[in-house]
Amino acid sequence: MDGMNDETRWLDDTERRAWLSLLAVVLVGFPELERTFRPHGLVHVEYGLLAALSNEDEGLRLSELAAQMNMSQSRLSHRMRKLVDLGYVEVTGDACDGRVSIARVTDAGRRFAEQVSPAHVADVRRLIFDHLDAAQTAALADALGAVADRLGSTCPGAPKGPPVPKARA
Amino acid sequence: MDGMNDETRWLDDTERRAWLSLLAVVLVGFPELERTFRPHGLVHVEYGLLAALSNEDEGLRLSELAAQMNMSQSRLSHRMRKLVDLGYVEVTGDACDGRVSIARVTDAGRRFAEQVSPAHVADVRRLIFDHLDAAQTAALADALGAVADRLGSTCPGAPKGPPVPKARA
DNA sequence: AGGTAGTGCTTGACGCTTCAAGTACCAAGG
DNA sequence: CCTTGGTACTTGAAGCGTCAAGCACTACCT
Repeated sequence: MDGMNDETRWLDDTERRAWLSLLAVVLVGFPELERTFRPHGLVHVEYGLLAALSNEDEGLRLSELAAQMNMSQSRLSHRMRKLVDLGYVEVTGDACDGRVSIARVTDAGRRFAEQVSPAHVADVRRLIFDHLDAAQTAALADALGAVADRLGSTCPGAPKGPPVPKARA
Repeated sequence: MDGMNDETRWLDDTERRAWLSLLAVVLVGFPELERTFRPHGLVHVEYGLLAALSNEDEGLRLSELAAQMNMSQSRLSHRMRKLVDLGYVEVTGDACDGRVSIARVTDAGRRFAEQVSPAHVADVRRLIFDHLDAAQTAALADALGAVADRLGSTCPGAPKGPPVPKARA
């Protein structure tokens, strides 16, 4: 059982440092981001939805929204129910195709997103960019961008556009 | 409401690309990592616990384990209950201090961790490092390491040690 | 001793994500 | 028409993480 595959290429020191640091940033940093939204009764991904919809005055098909946000449709559906109940978004059926629904942000939703975005950007800076100089930031964008671009198989609707074109922060 | 604070420093293009890419990697990549463990009835963080304990033949205080893994004690407690029920770890009270508990990995737990670790490393490579050259990997380790080191206030028990000294992958 | 504070860990409730089904609708072929 | 298949979305159950309390034990103070 031990010798089933000795050809495994373990991580070298640099890779291990990168991986463990990523885990640490995610495990510690992301929960901290949530703390900014919790007092308002929302979670980070819901803010992301409001921000994405704020850039789409025509509204957005739910499936397209899910693709943009890298969410499953099920997950999106659960979050949308809450955002609709809160009055932050409206969903209307499409006239042409009875299956599709179009989501639009309401004024209240747009107002909310604009209200909390400064605090959110400040959090992201405090968490990440305050600790990096310009060269490190550029290198981080380069490396993570390369990785993110290769995940692309999750975005079937937009094979040629930039991977994550919208969103304020 | 809009002019409450116009001094907000928004993210520039590079920072936004870094941030959105990080979100994409986490939102898409991490759930994919989980899929390797799910068939075995475990989640990634539980594998991490087994890996961490596998390096500590003397056993480890639960609070120290929690600090090493960047987990809350509550979260650790919930995961440990499951790992104990599965027979992968044992927890014994400490003789000197009746409050502390010492966790040790069992033979079954060690065997399990060794059995799945090749697949896990392969996942991490497929997700991250296969898309990066040596320079990008080094830059990623440098940038994320800088960020992770600054989160340190979460590790009160080890102010001078390396931030994440152990763990196989 | 006895009381008070503090540490180490556990528990229960609640919200979120996932997975597997399920509903509603469109589109082709008989 | 009406079935078959596929698309867009929703629902319910199960598991995980978080928060706020709670329990057990230790340490200090008088």
